[in-house]
Amino acid sequence: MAANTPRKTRDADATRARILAAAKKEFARSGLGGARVDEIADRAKANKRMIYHYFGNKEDLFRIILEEAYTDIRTAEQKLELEHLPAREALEKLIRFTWTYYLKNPEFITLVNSENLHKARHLKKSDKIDELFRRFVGMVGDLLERGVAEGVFRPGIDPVQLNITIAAIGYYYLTNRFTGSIVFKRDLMAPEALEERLAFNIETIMRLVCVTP
Amino acid sequence: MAANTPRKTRDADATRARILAAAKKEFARSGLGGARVDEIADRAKANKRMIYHYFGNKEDLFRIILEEAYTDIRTAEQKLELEHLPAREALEKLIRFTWTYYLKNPEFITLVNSENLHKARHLKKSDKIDELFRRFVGMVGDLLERGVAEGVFRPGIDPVQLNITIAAIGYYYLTNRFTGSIVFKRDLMAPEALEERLAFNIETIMRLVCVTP
DNA sequence: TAAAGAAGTAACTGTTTAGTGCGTTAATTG
DNA sequence: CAATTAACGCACTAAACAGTTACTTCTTTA
Repeated sequence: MAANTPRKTRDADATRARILAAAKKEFARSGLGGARVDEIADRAKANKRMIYHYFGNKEDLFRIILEEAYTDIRTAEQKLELEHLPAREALEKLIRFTWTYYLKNPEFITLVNSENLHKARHLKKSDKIDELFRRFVGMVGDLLERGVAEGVFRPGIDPVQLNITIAAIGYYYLTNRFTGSIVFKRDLMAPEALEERLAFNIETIMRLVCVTP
Repeated sequence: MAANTPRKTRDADATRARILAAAKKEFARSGLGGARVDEIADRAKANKRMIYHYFGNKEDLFRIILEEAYTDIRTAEQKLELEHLPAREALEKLIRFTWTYYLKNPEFITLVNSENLHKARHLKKSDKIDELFRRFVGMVGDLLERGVAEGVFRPGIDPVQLNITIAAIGYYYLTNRFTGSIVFKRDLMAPEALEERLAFNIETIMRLVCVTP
């Protein structure tokens, strides 16, 4: 079993990164309460002691994972550069992005769910989050204003309510995909079903925001 | 401490009921993984042994609680008698009901979240659920058809997609109220905020479904 | 190259947890 | 009212769990 990868015998950064990746998976899979530190150590191929050495304890580790998750989605959003598109196109791009992000990053949803089960007590301790979201709400607010100026959006729409709604119609569908597939007797995760839902969501938001549908 | 209530020393039904109520609270508060059987016994003022006697084990207890929760919301929905109202009024009534039910029964949301974290493995075992949801989807389907006949609704709307959307815009707001209140820097649970959200949700659905907003 | 410090490990501790064995007490019925 | 049945409770177990102690091994640098 001679490894051809020249893996270092000791590499703090790599070990930290492996622990973070493993913890994200485990927290997403089982929630904060159900996640097992031993399991994280195994997945990360690290000794459990290292987790406590680098991250203090289980709760702190969860907080760091959560901060990373929020930073990741908001960073990706910034890269959309919606300000360079006509308002309607920009809005549709945002809806598509939100949906696709949730779809490709199901851990994000589970982590947020878990944090809300715990009444956001980890997020309260975080100071990185403020700036992140100020910019995000600003972005959607600017987009709405621009749309009104272009004559394509209705005036008076609250950017926070719109944000919540765009997130909701994707997030709910995906987070409840298991019970949903049973009670509605269709595979909500089939490719055609996913396409259909995205189209429905775009229609929902466009009818809500635009002056002429 | 002479009790004036003539409480029976032995009452199987009452004990069962206390256990179910306590379990619902505990599962809602901490999820399936975080819930503690000892805690349920304490809250129910019952001996832990009774839980295993009446319900088998923790997972079976969870399944029963979940079935009860779904039965409760679907039963309440049937009582709305939407078929006796003009389509637009009926739709608005359904939106208001959904919102108010989630608001008054936050355990429902947490239980469903927990079940989805576990990939709906308890619901899969349940046979009570089928009939419950067939009637529900039928109800909304009939409502949509009637609205089209009345000339107030657009044709071709999928009742399942509409159902999901009505649920989503209320459910997401409420399940994520803790993180939401932090990142948006407003108290999402303030009475004015709740009213505002309900109004926004009604507008969202009406614009989606109606021919003339 | 020696010393210091950082990376890594195995085995352990004290506690919590779901689940039980077995006895006791109250209600029911022949 | 005796005997059976059902409700209830104490005290335990075996496993799982977060977190730690005490140690070894590798890397860096004065």
